[in-house]
Amino acid sequence: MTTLPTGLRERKKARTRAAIREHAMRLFDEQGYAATTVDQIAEAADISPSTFFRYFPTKEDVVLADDYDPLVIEAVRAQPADLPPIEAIRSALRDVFRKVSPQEWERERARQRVYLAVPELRARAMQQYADSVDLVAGVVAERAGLPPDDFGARVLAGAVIGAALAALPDGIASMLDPMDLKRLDRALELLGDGLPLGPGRG
Amino acid sequence: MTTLPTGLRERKKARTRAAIREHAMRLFDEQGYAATTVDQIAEAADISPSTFFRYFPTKEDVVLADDYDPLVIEAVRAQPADLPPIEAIRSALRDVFRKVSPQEWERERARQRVYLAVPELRARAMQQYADSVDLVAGVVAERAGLPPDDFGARVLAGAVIGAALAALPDGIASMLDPMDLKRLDRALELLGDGLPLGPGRG
DNA sequence: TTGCTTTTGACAGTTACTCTCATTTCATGG
DNA sequence: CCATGAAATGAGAGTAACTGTCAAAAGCAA
Repeated sequence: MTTLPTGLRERKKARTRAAIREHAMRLFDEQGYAATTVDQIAEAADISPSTFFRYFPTKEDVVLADDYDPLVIEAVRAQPADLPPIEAIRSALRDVFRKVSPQEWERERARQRVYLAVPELRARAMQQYADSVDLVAGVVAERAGLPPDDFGARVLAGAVIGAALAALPDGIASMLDPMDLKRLDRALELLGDGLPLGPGRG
Repeated sequence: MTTLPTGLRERKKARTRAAIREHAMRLFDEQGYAATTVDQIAEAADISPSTFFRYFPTKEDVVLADDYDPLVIEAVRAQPADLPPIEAIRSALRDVFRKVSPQEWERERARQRVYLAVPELRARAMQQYADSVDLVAGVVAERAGLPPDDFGARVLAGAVIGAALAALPDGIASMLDPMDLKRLDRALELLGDGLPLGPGRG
């Protein structure tokens, strides 16, 4: 029988992981991403370089920690069942946004700064968005009583993520900016209305 | 005065570039992407490793050569002006697809094989798709007589690319497969119809 | 304490990529 | 055809992100 993970060991691991992330982000902010070596991070976090790679498979992974997808999915599930899918997603996004603490908010801003400057990170983030299409498609299908791999649900999810990315020039990560949240909301409204063009429509 | 680039030098450069790409793709196919070193490619193409990096900034860039975006944009421009934007894109995609030679077709298939296997490459390809949103948004705005940075056009473009990516599990690169072209077409049809869910609609 | 497992550190090795500098190769005006 | 300048190449040294191995140390159970 394996015992539940609740000992001193687990606590230490969590603390080490957090320390690595904190020091890394600080150094990235101070010196830039490329100029910061893994050795420097390891030294700042008081671990050996080997240990760094045991916690994060690559240097990039320190920055990539998308904790928000599950929250959004949960929020979509919580929306009234009769709401059309795109409206449900809009409403869910607003709900999640309201729940973010100023503290988390600032940490996200820091991540954004790094993202914006480093093309490789943007590329990997993009890949994550593509992966999140599956999540959105799943919950959309679930609400509509369709099989989880329904083609129409996938296309809808893809359109939602695509519209969102296009509306936020800096990627969905920038969603936490209230102004960008407004643009995102407007983009989904357009999508729900069949993507009309031009200034018309009071 | 600078002279037009048409001498022996340019021809040689083009040939070297092509040679690198050819040998690289062959080696990737034979041994896998990660197992193929830049030194091996250089040796196969009969150049020095230094020269490799003068032609391609990174090893990834050898695989990433998206020559199709401009073709699609041109084809969209050639569509009748009264076609609604999504219909114009659908029609343009069909036109471009018809023009691809079996030879190019096979080369694309080879690229796909490498893509599928290598996550880093998928990530970078994704980034290219994001970049191509700008292109699509531009031509859509142009056809509608809107400013090139029109928000609605951007959202529409994002939704189109997003829907396309979601419809083709292997990315837009797999578009050259006729079956996938059909799925892509169906996805855009759904998008044009306002993203309805369920089997309804004869 | 005595064993067992997990985590860690030290170290060596590979490879992508950068920089510098001397040499060669092409272009051109006389 | 030759001299001069510009561009392309090759050689080599250096950096840094990873990988793998192995022995020491730290938490865990009896």
